[in-house]
Amino acid sequence: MGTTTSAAAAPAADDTPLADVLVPWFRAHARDLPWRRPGTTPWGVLVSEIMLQQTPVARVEEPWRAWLERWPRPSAMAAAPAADVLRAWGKLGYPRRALRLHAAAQAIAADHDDVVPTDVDTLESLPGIGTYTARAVAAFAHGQRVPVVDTNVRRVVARAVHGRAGAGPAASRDLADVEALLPGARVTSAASDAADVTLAAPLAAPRDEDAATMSAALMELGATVCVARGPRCGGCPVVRLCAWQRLGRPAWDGPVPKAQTWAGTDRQVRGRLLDVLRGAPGPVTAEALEKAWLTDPAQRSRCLDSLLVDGLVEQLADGRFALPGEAGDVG
DNA sequence: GAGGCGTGGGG
DNA sequence: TCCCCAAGCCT
Repeated sequence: MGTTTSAAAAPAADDTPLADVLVPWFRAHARDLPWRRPGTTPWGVLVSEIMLQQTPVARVEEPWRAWLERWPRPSAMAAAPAADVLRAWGKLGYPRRALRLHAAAQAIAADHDDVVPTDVDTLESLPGIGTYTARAVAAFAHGQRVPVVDTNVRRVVARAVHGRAGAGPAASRDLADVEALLPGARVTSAASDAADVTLAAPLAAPRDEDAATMSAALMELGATVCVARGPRCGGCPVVRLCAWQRLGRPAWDGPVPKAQTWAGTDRQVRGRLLDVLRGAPGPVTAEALEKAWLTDPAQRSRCLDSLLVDGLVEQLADGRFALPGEAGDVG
């Protein structure tokens, strides 16, 4: 855990902290997303973060509104059958997220008085909430000063700070990188021995909220300006501070990630099978599912098994298949 | 740590 | 049409 003064860091053309530019830029240019509006509950923030995992913003907005209207509190969703949850999830993709959100809602209702936890570690212990989502909720819902690192933030930091064309694989170092960019670095209770931290602390510490805004700003910049393909550097508020820019925008030299496959994969088959279940008013026969994938019966069978294992599908005593909880407790 | 897991929009 | 994704998580 050395305090490496990165040799790769290019000399700064401007000493202005990124946050001093990015936070005002965000306040002026942030997209008006529903979960960012005043009055959004921590539960609403949590639901949005789960939905946004690997799903574009544009497809999340309407389902999110409907979701919060139908289940305004964790306990409301917790009481719903999983089948209702999966249908409400619709075609957002990765339906296991819906199941995990369901389980998280039940845990929050049962163990946390129906209140979304504020503590990062507690949040991370909930189903479907990992490193990113736990910190996003802590920062955006509760205003805590914690680094929030997603793929956008890693790309922005890789370029602006490290001068690389893109972010490599996620690394444990990422959190510390972003922590260093947050306004208001403070002496923590555990840092009483670190004199350099004291020296680095500004006289007037910004509020924790400013740190959360900085994280949101980093994400926004990565999502709208510093995008993966074709970054709009001409419209970038921090182009003057960008190490990648300063180095002449060197090309990516690391390993090229393997393209994700799709056609004919188990994922496609699972999606097709689940779509049949979602679209049906109740349990369906094995024959109905067979028709959903005629190309390869063995693959269809394997995928149906995996859906059963994942708890996304149930088989009834009469042999039919249904979304979990759909047939009621008695069957 | 690599691989698996949905979906529909855009270049 | 085909290819590439888009605010991760879990095993």
